[in-house]
Amino acid sequence: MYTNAANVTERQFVPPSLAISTVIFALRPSVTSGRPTLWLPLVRRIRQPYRGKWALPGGPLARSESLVEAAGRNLKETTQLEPGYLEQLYCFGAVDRSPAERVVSIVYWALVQAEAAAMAEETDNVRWFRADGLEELAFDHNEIVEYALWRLRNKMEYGSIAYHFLGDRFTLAQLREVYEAVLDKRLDPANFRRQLRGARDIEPTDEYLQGGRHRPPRLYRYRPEPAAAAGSGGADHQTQSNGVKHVRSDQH
Amino acid sequence: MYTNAANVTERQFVPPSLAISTVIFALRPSVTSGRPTLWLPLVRRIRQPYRGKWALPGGPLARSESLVEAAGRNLKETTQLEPGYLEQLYCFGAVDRSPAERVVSIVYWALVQAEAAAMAEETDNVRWFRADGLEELAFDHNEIVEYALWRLRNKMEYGSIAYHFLGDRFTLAQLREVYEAVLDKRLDPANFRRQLRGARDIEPTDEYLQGGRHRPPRLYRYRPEPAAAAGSGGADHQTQSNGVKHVRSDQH
DNA sequence: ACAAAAGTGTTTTAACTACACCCATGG
DNA sequence: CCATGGGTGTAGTTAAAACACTTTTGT
Repeated sequence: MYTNAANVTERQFVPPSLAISTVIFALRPSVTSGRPTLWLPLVRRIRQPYRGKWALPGGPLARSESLVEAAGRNLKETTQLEPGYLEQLYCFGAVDRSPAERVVSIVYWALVQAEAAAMAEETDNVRWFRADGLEELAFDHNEIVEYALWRLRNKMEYGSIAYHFLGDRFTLAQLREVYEAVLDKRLDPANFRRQLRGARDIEPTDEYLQGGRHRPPRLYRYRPEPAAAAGSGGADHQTQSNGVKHVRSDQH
Repeated sequence: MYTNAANVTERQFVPPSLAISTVIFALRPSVTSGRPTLWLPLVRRIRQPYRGKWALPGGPLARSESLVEAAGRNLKETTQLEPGYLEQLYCFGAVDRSPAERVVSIVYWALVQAEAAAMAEETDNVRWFRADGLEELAFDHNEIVEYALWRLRNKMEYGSIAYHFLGDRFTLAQLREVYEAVLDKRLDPANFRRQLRGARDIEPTDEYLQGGRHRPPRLYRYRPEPAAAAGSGGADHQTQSNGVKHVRSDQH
């Protein structure tokens, strides 16, 4: 297994260090069009390497916490928000992704509600950026964000995650705006409505959103869970999402 | 960030150790029906904890190798095979998944060809098991194998990975048997053929498989790549598969 | 010639798309 | 009453499922 004794010694005394980082997505109105767009918070590095550069929120793994708890802590320390949707993204471990020291990063991605994210005040070292067209970040974090964006769009197309950008009550137009913002394409309102009828994880309420300029739209809510048969496969693995595991309704 | 100094000290001196494990799938004929079924190799633990139990092949991460290289090494040391399809599965880091010491395991999953896997001789400490109905394994490895199975079936339904169970030339019936073995359901040969016509990553050759009992079926091959436009998104992340990245044709 | 698998065609069904149309509300 | 977004109906297209059918080989 080991080819020479020197390497064994080297490995035993200099193990790769482990870090947890989190890509946090929220929808905020675009400064230009006012339509919702994807944003994420970054933190400024205050020490070398990449001092002064923006980076994903992250830190070491506490001995007594699980990986997802560490990611939730990243989320809370950066945005003061409780984890809503939180899932493991990928583990990055290229040898040269950090200068000098070998660092293996386990990266999570999270979705938070727009209003809640708006309350999170920015400091000098924490700022929100539009997810597209990011400047050059520290380490391989540009690559990580790109991959998180791909996963988000991918999951949005057949998953049930769009709700986590919204509150517990929402109109279909709001939900459609979420899809349009993430997938970056317009959707037919009529067909969108029908598709969600079949989705089965959305439920109409008797309430209507008042105060709009036109006919008040009906409010919907995310159905807690259709009480799937216990032991039925198909659930995502270790996805913390308000304690509910999501089951794909259809995967082609 | 840290709540008390004692924890800081504890963490700094006892960091979680890092391990790479690999779930290796191959198709072998069932001893009863003769039809292909899913198998995977396990290694017997020769030290505590879980001494004598079967476990996934794995080991420490060498300082100079990437994560996928370490997984490829697992594969080669266990089966004497070169990595064909090899992809990161998940990172497992529950605090109590290993007694005494905290271990974070980055798990990969691999597919190897049936014939090649058949050549890999079994030793006293390496044996192949049917993937379904495994006995109790060391650590949380039963859970890991279950998750790997779920990912395999999931990916089989819309991905292009079935080929990696076969050689470079194969008949449609062989490919259909792969699908049937993994998904555990029968497929219509006629419709199966048409679906793969649209898949676009399969290519008929001018060769036919001789020596069968009936009409010789045409041989097909996996198309290296339809020369996708550079920079087009949608590829899987860091999937080593004969150097080819796979693009989902459709994800619902 | 016959069995059995290779391969093709056809009908049915379901889902998505596009778009015309009606409804309800604020101004 | 009119502009606007909420919400429904409907025809056209596409893809998959089910299954009858023809073709080609070894025995």
